[in-house]
Amino acid sequence: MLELRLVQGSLLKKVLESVKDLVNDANFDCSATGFSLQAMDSSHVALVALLLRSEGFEHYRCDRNLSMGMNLNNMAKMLKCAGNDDIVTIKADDGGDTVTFMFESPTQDKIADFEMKLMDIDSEHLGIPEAEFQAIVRMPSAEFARICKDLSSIGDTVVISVTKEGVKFSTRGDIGTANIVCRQNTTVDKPEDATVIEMQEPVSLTFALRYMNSFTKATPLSNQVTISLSSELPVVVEYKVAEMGYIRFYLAPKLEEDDIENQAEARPEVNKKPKEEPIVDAKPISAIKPKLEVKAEDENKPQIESTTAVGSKEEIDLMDDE
Amino acid sequence: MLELRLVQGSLLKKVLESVKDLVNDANFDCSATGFSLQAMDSSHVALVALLLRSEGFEHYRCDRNLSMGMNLNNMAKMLKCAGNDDIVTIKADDGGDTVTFMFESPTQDKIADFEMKLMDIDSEHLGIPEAEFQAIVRMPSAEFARICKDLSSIGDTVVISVTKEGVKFSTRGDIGTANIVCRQNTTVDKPEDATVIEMQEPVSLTFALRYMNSFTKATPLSNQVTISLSSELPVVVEYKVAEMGYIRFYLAPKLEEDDIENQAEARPEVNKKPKEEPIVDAKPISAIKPKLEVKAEDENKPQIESTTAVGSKEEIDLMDDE
DNA sequence: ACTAACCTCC
DNA sequence: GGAGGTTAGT
Repeated sequence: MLELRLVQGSLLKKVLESVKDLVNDANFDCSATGFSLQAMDSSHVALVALLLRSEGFEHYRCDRNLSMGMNLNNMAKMLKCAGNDDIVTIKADDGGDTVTFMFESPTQDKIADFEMKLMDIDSEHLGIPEAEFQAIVRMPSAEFARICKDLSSIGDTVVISVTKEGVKFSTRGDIGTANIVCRQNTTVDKPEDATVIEMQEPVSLTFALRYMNSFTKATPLSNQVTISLSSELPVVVEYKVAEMGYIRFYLAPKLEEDDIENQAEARPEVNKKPKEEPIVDAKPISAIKPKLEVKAEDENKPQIESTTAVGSKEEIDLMDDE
Repeated sequence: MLELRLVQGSLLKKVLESVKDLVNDANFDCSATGFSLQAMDSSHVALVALLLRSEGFEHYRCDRNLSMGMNLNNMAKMLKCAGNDDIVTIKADDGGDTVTFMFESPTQDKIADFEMKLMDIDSEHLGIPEAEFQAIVRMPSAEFARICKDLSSIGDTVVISVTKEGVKFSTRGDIGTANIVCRQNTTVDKPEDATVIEMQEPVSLTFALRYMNSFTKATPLSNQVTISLSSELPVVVEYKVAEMGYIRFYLAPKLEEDDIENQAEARPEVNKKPKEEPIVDAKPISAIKPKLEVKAEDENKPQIESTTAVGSKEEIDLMDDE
């Protein structure tokens, strides 16, 4: 038996709006820790990790760990039927093959329930490294979204370069080039307008703007976004979900042209563009995971027991960090 | 060396949004007088003339007159990347084949630079007559836009008739007819709501709504629009650009059906529609230009020295009038 | 040619 | 705040 009551139902609506374009089907994992999801995008290039901690729910009952496969588009359709002020309750029976979403209007005048069939989904639970980053940029999420949108009208990829002075977003396309520099700025009226750069070492990485623009669909969730960068590692674009957790997007950097040229393969084309780097194929996240084993605090936390895929020790990292 | 700093960058954004649908490629002419553009639309039926006077810029440096050929769509794409409050600087080197747009956020936290390749464009600089008009209508630009949009759902052409009582916009289509009369009205709370009619002589002219609707893309630039009419002359639809100049659209009237019937050519078709009157082909503006030579005040103003086309005396009229 | 985002009107 | 239209992008 599962029953999760979320007073701020709009959070779940926003979460789904931000994920449904990237991922078609995914398993929601439910344990005493919280309600979480981890999935690769359909082209296996990007990865999404969501965590909504149990403490964020008004009522959280999860008798037995459950992994519920859902079509996110359909789930989003149902959640769209909830008012923004509605209280949302997610219900499922342990044995059942359906999930029920209940929407209560704030005045209790309207109560709706939507039942959705669950699906069997092969979960590709990956261990996600809790890495040290060379640079972490925190900036207003709307500004980041605007930059990604603007640059994608000029080019397909963005080079994100962090130095002490600030973070630079650059692109190049047929019609010209573009560079946008954001300086660190902590002396702002509202803290959500701050741009903070924590840099251990300068770093410069290239990413596909198409995915960045998908990630920024999560902008309504938080005023701030955190971009964590390290050479060779996937970038982490994180939006906090108020009082509850986070949604994180991972994207492997494209190889710089230099790197491609250094590769042994004979490639006859000249002026070849940097190629997409699928996270799983070229640089599986598990392969670049630092030698970080289960932390002590994990011991007394329940593990995910997936109904469709058995979780390994590694998989727990996703839920227990932070 | 060219460096034009425009504090209200949104003006340039709006200017490009209003021109890019009409004209694909055009030369921007830069002289001590200001930053200007004159171009025919792609089908050579309408003409756009833009002037942003140097005094309107916070900083205006133009060592040598320059004519810069730009793809207006690409330029618009780049300007879209500027925030509405951004300060826009246009930079170009005298010999160079690129132009750079710099956008500074009001707080200086974000600085963007966009570089764009220039093009070689055959400029068809036409002399534009400084005509006397039989009627000049000044009215709220939004109202004019609304009328053109509404009428174009009924018919393809609009007959604009000015009498002492007011201005009438009429159309006729398969589904019926429409007449919209706006009376002169100067007793309004806000001056921008006024409708003012200066009429020497009643006039009635027919225009293609398709172009009128293109012109009204400039509506965001000004609360008021001025429509200047004379028989046989192209209409001038003018929007002032605050503190800086204007954007003017010229469109030759269609021949009335009567006129067509009076023409010698044997045309077998019955119910023939009024034909498009290209400004250059049927009624070249130079041909209908009143015998108005260069005015005295022109003498001490610098002339445009185009790098791709040498300007004639006539061409200067565009920039020096008003 | 279709879809999605934006903007305006109701 | 919702709906519809328009426009831009795929």
